[in-house]
Amino acid sequence: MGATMKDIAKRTGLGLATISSYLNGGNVREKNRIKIEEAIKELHFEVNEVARGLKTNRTKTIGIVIPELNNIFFAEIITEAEDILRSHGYATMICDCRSDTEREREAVEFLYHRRVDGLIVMPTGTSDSGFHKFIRAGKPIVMIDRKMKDVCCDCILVDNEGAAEDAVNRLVRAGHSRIGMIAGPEDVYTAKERQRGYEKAVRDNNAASDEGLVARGNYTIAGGAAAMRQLWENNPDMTAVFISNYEMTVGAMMEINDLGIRVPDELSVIGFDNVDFAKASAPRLSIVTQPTAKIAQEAAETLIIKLEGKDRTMDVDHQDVDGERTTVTVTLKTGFVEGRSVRVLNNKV
Amino acid sequence: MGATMKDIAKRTGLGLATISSYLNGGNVREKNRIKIEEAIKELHFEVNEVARGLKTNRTKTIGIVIPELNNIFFAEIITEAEDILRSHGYATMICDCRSDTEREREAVEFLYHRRVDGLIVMPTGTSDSGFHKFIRAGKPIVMIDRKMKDVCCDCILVDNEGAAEDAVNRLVRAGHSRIGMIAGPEDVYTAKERQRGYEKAVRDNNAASDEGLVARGNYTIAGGAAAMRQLWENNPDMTAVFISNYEMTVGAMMEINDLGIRVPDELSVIGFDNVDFAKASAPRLSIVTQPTAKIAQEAAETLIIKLEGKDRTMDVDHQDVDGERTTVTVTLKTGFVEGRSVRVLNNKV
DNA sequence: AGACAAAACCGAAACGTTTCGGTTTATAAA
DNA sequence: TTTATAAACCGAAACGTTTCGGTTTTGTCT
Repeated sequence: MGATMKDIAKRTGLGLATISSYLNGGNVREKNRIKIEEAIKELHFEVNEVARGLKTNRTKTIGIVIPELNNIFFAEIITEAEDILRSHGYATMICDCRSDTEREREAVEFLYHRRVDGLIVMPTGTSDSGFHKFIRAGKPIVMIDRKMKDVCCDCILVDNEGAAEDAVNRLVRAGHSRIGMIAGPEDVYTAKERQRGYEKAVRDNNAASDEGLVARGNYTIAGGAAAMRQLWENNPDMTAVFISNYEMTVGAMMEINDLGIRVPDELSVIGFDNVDFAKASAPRLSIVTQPTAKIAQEAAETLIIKLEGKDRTMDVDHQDVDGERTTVTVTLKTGFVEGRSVRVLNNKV
Repeated sequence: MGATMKDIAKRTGLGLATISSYLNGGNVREKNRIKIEEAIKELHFEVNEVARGLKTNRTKTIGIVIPELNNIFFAEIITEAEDILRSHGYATMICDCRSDTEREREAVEFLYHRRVDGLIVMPTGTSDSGFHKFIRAGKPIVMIDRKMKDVCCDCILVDNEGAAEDAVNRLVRAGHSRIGMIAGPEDVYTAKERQRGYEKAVRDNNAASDEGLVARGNYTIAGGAAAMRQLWENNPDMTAVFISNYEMTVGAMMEINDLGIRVPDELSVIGFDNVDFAKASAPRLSIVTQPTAKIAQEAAETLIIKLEGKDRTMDVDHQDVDGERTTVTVTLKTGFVEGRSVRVLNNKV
């Protein structure tokens, strides 16, 4: 069907190698360049990336493994990452593993078979899901939101603990001392970190540290709503609450409205993620924000540098010790968007 | 690095063709089967899908082009589609074109270069974004949410007009006659359909059909909030509102709370999509739901049948006229989840 | 014009599969 | 045991690129 390099070599009377050279940015005499370009246009030639991939052993494809695609936090990261990668000529294969460890393993295996050049992972499982295969093959991995000690790769983290701590500190500074938290699932890394941040802030400020002040949602809207209700019913003296992800924030806000709780008069609230929602909320919600675009950018670029840099190792002799993989861990700061959902109980601020 | 078929041929003393046969489910003598399997395990052989793709001219990869990844409706469809496709051995390349026609064109071009076997598209643009190339190459396309007359492909549609009409009819039956609508962007196909449904129902029921009763959001949270406020301020006698997508539903609900409007006492509301949100809402929202899983399933399976069926054309001689492409258009019914957000003003119901 | 270096060009071999015809081996019937 | 038939097996030639080593052309300086 489609024309091949051979066809345009024949058409132009030039050699195969010359066409290849032209296609890869090599030098070609002016008049030949014109001939080639004409032939390409006439025959509708398009380079076969599959054949190229076989020969060069690089598919220009990178795999992304995520826990949930229909979670706005992950979706935002992927949107951005895909954009950047594509602008560098990389295709993206996305695998949603539905927060299931076994599916994660399968996805990694699947992508390995497809010979992707590298991996961006937001790990669900706690153990190596076949990442070692990539490492062994010299294919770079970038992990987001979690570090695994036994996997040697770059990591893009967010200071979850600090973010939670900061949020609680703000509540304390505003004069609150009985502060509730809607926490995420126990087996999710970021959820644990955020809880740790809450606990640290509570401890450091000698605020109330009731068991009952922490309710566990499961990172879903319904979970957040249920947790909010539980918190409200069990803690009549609670004056503020920190909610540790977006979905639960939506749920909690719904429940707050349902219960007729006035924010911030009766209850101060700090939520998580999604500025759009916070702004559209009434009153405007104060929230912790994650730098999703920055995370994606950092991840994509780290990967690309590793990938393209490897070529340079062959051209110029590189200062790196051969085989030595130097990895980088970036921890990004979270942001805070001030709304009107926190009541100031004192005048310290 | 990795072992090839040649290696395991050598190791087992068998021929290349036999190994290939084994790998593709052909028959092999028992003792040879064992030898092969041992060799595969020992040498950690994994078939190179890229080479296979070159030879068979099928990449077992399908491209998905969507307007926005961080839109829960699209995200749900993709999650499901990716799942099904992967379970059939197909990888998925996703391109988010950010509702931009030009980017859509680029994405289609990009995927064509990557030699994907087929395409699932939720078109943004109104014109052919390079789909004809796929058609000409005999590669199937499935379109979601929109039909394009000049592109010959399968379509999975949702009865948007009927959904909107039904929603408004419900409001009418409950005794409402001044019914507002928060509509989507004028240049989005589904938005127009939903508006048409609203208008039809209004007309058929002799309900009020003020210009001012239709406010245009732009399918975003903030847009929905603004539209809600506008509607409320301009229509003091409006008793019900129909909101035509999820993001705007969230926005409108926020604004409703902000304005202190009591639902359903002062205003009846019917929203769109996302059952989770509707359930977590207070009061529980009545919403139109779209069968996202079904859409995805229909799209993925239609594509797979086209893809695998093509093989059969070569094996068995098929009844289809050669080159004749028979396409199918499926229109799926929407659902409705009853909440407590519609007030009954009469006793007809 | 002749000599020389640099730039441009070339064909063939490889990448790891599938597939085509043809050959060997096993199985069953005579 | 022979013979017929089917099932397994085999090597070589593709698929469309890149790359290697070597050859030709071009341009520059005497």
